[in-house]
Amino acid sequence: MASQSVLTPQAEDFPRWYQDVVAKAEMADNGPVRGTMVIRPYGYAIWERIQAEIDARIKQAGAQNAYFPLFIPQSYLSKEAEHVEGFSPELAVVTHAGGEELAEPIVVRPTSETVIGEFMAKWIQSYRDLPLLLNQWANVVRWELRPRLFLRSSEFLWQEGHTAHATYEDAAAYAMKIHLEVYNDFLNEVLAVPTFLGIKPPRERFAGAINTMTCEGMMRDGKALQMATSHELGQNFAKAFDIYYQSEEGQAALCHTTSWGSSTRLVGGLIMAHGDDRGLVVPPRLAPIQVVVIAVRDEPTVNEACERILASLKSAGVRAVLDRGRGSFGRRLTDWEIKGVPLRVEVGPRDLAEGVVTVVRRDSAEKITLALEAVAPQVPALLETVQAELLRGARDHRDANTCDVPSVVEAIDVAQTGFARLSWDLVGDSEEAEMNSQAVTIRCLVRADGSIPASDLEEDLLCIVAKAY
RNA sequence: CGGGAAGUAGCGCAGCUUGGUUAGCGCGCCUGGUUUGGGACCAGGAGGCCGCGGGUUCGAAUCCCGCCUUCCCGACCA
Repeated sequence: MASQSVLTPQAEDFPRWYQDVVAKAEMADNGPVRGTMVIRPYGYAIWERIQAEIDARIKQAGAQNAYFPLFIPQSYLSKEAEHVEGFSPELAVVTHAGGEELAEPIVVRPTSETVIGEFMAKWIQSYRDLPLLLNQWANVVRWELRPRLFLRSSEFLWQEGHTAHATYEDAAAYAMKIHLEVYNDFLNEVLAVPTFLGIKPPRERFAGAINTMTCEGMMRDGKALQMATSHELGQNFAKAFDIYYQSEEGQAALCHTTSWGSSTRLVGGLIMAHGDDRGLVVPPRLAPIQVVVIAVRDEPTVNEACERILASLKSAGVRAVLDRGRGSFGRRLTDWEIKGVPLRVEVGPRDLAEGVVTVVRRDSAEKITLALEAVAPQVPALLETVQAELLRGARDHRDANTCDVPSVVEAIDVAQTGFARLSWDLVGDSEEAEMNSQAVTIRCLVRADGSIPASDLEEDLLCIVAKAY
């Protein structure tokens, strides 16, 4: 009856562990076409929680949701030179439809700057129409050569925001606002993943952008994951799509646009940032199921007690479910652990005889005995404690594996297991090539005080380098 | 897309080297019973175009060729 591990241990083979978690926690399956993903109900429930939290923050920032078509005329992509060059290798193109070859091929959207630009041009007439703040939740297609569930799939789900502003300053400020108040706030407060915020070096910029900001998180194996990005597009798309407005003075002027996105990749980030050898660990504020009430045995008195506890938790605003005592106890515990449910409340005859239950934390395995009446009043605070400790744990892990180094050679060494931070001045083309040959990449540029640079031309910048997903 | 490994029941695998009746095992699943405080046990049962296509052969899971898919390592990306 000794429990043997049901997952490949992280230390033995991290990628294998990841796949085991995705499969055993019933999050996703591979689709029939290479690179496609079937998101199962539990994985989708997590995504819906991510969506809800991000969507609320986007609306708080003033943007409105809309929907643009999946199909984009190929000619649109070509209007912005860097954009088409950046995306053409990964485009899926429809050449036949309605039983005939199409006169103009149709691209399946890899992102929607172009179509949205076209309509922004139509909708924006006056400075009074600015800023125009749009967002859409959609699927996009980028043909991937090496797919991985949630992290890199040929079709994925995301939100893409697109805005148009009268001035460069407004646009830059809004992109920054989204980056801090939507993405970084969500990542820290909900996903419990501390980030490095910075800008991408010129080579890594979004195709067509003048500046790209990123949120880089550290996974438990020390590798980096880009968890969200915001782009200043300058007037590149405004020029390509004629997005003009008439100013107060009656002059025609070009808009400045931004775009920003976060995707189902965040689910992969969640798995790798908090998971352990027992499976997923979901932060309480994110968890679709925060508490599982487990009946040790399937008998009337136990079940009645469970029902009462469940009802009291729900009325306290806790997302809770009931696991009736069918099947072996140990097996059920293991299943809930793999799914990463933050707290479980174990209810059995021995507990009930004493008027108590046993509450167990997923993150620390700590067991707490609570009086029956104390469960609903105390669980919300306990969930917040777990949330805070997950963030603290992730921050400790990140800090312990982030090192300031004086040279590229040492940066490559440090990047085998974590992040290295060094002067950006030390990294020329040949140094970057040397790092890249070891799979180490520049994740972002930051100021010495950790804030986000306005441009890569600022002096005394630092760069954070790491292996990345 | 390049280099490597692998596809046999839902999952994990054996069988292939040296072709030969009905293709096995563990877990899971179904039925019945006993169980239930950390992956329970007994008995019975269901489930396979052996990845796909072609070739060699009297005969192919097994040998040969092509393709597809998955995993690992690179280049590309959210």
